[in-house]
Amino acid sequence: MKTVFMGTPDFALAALKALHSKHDVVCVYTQPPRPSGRGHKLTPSPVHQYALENNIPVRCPATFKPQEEKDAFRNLQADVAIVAAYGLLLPKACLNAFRYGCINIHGSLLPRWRGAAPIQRAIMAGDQETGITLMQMDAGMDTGDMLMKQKFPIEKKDTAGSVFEKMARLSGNVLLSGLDLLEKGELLPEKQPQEGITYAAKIAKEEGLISFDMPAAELDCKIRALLPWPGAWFYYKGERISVLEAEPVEIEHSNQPGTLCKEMIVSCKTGGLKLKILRRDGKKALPVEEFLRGFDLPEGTLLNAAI
RNA sequence: CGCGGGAUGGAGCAGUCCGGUAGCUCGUCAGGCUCAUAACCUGAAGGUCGUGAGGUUCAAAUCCCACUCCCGCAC
Repeated sequence: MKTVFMGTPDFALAALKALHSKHDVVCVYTQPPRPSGRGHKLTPSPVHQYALENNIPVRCPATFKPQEEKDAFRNLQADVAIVAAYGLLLPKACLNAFRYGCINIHGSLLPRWRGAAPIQRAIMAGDQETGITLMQMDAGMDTGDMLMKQKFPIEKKDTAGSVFEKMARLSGNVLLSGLDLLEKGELLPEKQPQEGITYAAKIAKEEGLISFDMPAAELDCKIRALLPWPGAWFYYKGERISVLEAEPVEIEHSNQPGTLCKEMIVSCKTGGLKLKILRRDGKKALPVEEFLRGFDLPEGTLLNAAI
């Protein structure tokens, strides 16, 4: 098929590669290069880089509001547009510009976790499973008819990063088989149920500052949901210490939440969190045993959110 | 020229401000104790302190200059 691809981060890249391997990608849309990395250099998105390397035309408009931008889109005369974590809202004129419209690859089992950060919110909420939903886009926020689903479990040790990877691996196949059925006219749109709708708010960086004043199991979910970005941290003596790995342990205690006990277990509101890998700013991530050799973090310390 | 941290025996760090025997917690090796041990005791090896036959100095890990490589923030 003649397709247009719209996406930005690594997550979208896997889908683009799959699409590019079987279909004609006439144009790639992505967010404009932004200053990033050390030195604040303008850096094209992963999708952008791939497109350049493969000689696919790239467009990165800041908005679709101008008529000429809508016209340019329509004039591509593709059969379908595939949208994956693109980062821009498409006007109605674009949504139905092509025969098969615009199809979104969404990182949750709709209608649960509509919105910006479905993977993270699913982990944070302690969901046992998640998945990919192929959806026919309409004007609403992830409200379109569902075309296909692929679910998989969220494991005990999964982080947002690892689930992203799993999803990326699956998304290519889901997309290709979906398009296959679409061409044969065998893809049946299904309305999203009215029950079970939740919204996945964007992750704010401030969420990374953790408090131990919550159940350990909940805190564990939260930390895994925040990795690798923005990360999870607490402060000790004015220094920020990030938790790269930890696991909840069932212990009885009557300590104040945040108290560091034996074996690097921090008392939470209920239960405890055993710290496994830590990193202080400017240093590399270290298993706690090594971390402690060069940094004094004595038992009994109160690890508070506040400096 | 966005901001900041860092480079010291195999690992993680201190020492750098206020130049003058290179130290800590481990690891390694040898020996001892022990029924035994990742425990304990004793001893040993191992470092041109990131690079520059740079600058200053009687003397530089430490002060000055240039460079390389890592990392965090910011997005």
